[in-house]
Amino acid sequence: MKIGEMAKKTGCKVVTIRYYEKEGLLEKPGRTEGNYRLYGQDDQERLEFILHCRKHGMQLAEIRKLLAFRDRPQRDCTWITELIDAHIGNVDGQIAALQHLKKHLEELRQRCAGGRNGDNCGIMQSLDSLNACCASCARCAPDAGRE
Amino acid sequence: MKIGEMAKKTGCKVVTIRYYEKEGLLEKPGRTEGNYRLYGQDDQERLEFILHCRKHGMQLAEIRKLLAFRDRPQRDCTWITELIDAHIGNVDGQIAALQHLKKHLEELRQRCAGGRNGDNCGIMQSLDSLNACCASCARCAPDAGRE
DNA sequence: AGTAATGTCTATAGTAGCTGGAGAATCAAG
DNA sequence: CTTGATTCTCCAGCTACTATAGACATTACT
Repeated sequence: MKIGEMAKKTGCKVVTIRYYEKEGLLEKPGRTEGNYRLYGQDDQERLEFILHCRKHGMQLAEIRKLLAFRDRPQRDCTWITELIDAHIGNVDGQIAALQHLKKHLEELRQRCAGGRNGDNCGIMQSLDSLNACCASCARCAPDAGRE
Repeated sequence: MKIGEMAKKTGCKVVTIRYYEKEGLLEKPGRTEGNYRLYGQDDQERLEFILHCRKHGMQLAEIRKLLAFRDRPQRDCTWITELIDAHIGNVDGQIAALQHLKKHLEELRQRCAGGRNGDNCGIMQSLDSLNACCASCARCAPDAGRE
């Protein structure tokens, strides 16, 4: 199949397929007489593997490792478990950071009930001083005592 | 003060300060005879405003708008509330996506109890087929029926 | 057979928000 | 006077793509 067909089958954009090839995640495929890329079932499966990993938020570097393993599986695959665990920890951290951020944003939001004048907009004042919000928050301002 | 001192006071890296200047968020400061940047209290406060906004996950483009307003406050600041609201919605979406991702990762993690052989590593198999995990999940594979 | 529309090719540059390095100049301390 | 720290400018790189331009190939329709 040509690149467009594989793109349609996998839901991946044509440019992204070419990008993955350039990055060495996909092998250089054969070509038609007219220099069009020609893919087979294997290529499609490899691409789907990549897309599944991406769906799980993995980085291309991680996927590269997994692909190498996939190409030549070895006895020990505990590192994969570790990789996934590290990845989960990563995601956990991101969630925590975002939830914390949301709390601050909601506090900030409270400071403006809407329709205020610009001169004494509570939001702007908060962003200026940050004292009501972050100064007292160890996570945001571990060095708050200095200010 | 010179750039290094302001960096230390604000916890912002020197290169980042120069970057903000290049991006027009900070004004071009005066210079010493030896061409070193010289900052005052105003500059520090402006930088802190920027850093506070960044801490709230705002993009530089948004901060640019807020800075323009800060420079010349107008009657109506309802758009700021809207901006914050949109921002909160954004953060909410990110959290939801990450929590969903985490669920999948944990399912994936279950497939390998550790110490398995590479040939039949459950994680790799899942990433290959994705059938146990995502195919049945409307959020991940809205087109799952096609496969 | 001609033509128009679509698909594909390569190459390059841009996105966000910085980070890092090279090589030169300046400055403070001993 | 020398050493080391700081600063300067400029340019390249990071992630994972996306967008654009200009040319060639293929397909569909008349």
